[in-house]
Amino acid sequence: MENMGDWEQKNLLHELKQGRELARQLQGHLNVPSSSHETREFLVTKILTSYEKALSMLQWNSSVGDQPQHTGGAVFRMSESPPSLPGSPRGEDSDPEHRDASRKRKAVPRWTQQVRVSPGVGLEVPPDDGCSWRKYGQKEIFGAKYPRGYYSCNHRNVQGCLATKQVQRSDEDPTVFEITYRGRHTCAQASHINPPPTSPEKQEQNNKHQPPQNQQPSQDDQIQKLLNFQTTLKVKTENLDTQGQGDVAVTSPQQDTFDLCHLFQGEQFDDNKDDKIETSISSSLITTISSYADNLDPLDLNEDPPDLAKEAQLQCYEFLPEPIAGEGIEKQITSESQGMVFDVETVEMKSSGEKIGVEF
DNA sequence: GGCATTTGACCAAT
DNA sequence: ATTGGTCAAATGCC
Repeated sequence: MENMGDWEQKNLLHELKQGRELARQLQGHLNVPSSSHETREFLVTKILTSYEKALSMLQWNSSVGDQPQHTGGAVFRMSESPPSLPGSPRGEDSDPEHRDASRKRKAVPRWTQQVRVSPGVGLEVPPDDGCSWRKYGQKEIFGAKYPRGYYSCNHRNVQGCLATKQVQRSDEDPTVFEITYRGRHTCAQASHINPPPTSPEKQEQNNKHQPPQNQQPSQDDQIQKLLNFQTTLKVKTENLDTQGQGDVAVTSPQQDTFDLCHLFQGEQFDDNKDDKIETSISSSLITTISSYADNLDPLDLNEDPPDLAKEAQLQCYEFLPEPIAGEGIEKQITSESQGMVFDVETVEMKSSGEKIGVEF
């Protein structure tokens, strides 16, 4: 971001603020039952266009600059750990080949996901994420109620895949597993599993022994995902408005994502309620966009990006979508995956504790 | 017997 | 000095 010129900064800010303004307009329309579907659609399209431009600026800036870890500013770093940033290189990293790399902590890409499992079902077993892992350690963590499990890719020996993950149950909510992935899969299964965030590209340059895998999605891919979100995302529910709670599920063509299947188990659908949920999803999108624009001020553009993930987790935005009056929805951004602005968020129904995931 | 998991020890990072 | 990550021997299960 440091290499972004004033002109680009202003343009970026302009696009983001315009997106926020449009989002607010859309929010207003959502609270007016008589508002036409076309109007909402139009505003959504405008919002997406605005954010596509903003994303393009960020991506272009990072591609011409020499600090790709700042791609997307705070956004792409959301869940990554500061020690892995190349801004603070350690001596050993400058000469990795002359050290025993077996036990030192590696400067590998790292990101976190939170996965909730159904209470009472598989509580003792970390959720399956589609990859095959081998447990190689477990440790009591200071201050944590539950031990942390250490897993490495099953193909570590055969294919030299160095991907690892750590699984820790949340102290507050034992049904939630916090899974920290470290390193990318370089094995065969890498082709069909969820890739990590995009920002670690630079870090991989410091780990030349790891062949680059899972190239980050192209900008076109990301834009297409944004478009897909609005055009194909469908949420179904049951009894949401009559009983104040219900099972909620999301269906989306991006089913390769990690945890939707864990979040939605045993749903029942009612095709007649689509409009209501579409409205609530739009509302959450608006809130997300607004919060993003709020957080990205000129100061942020001149400094190291803040850890928006933590901030976002601390900030819960409440809203009451008109069609679901009385049903508070609390949303919380919990994870970043595909290098998008906010790739995955969950929306929790306050009354039932049910969480849904929304990817865009 | 082969494989996965457990667990204590070692060592890096802070 | 303390904490966290990994290794590898021990153990358990099929």
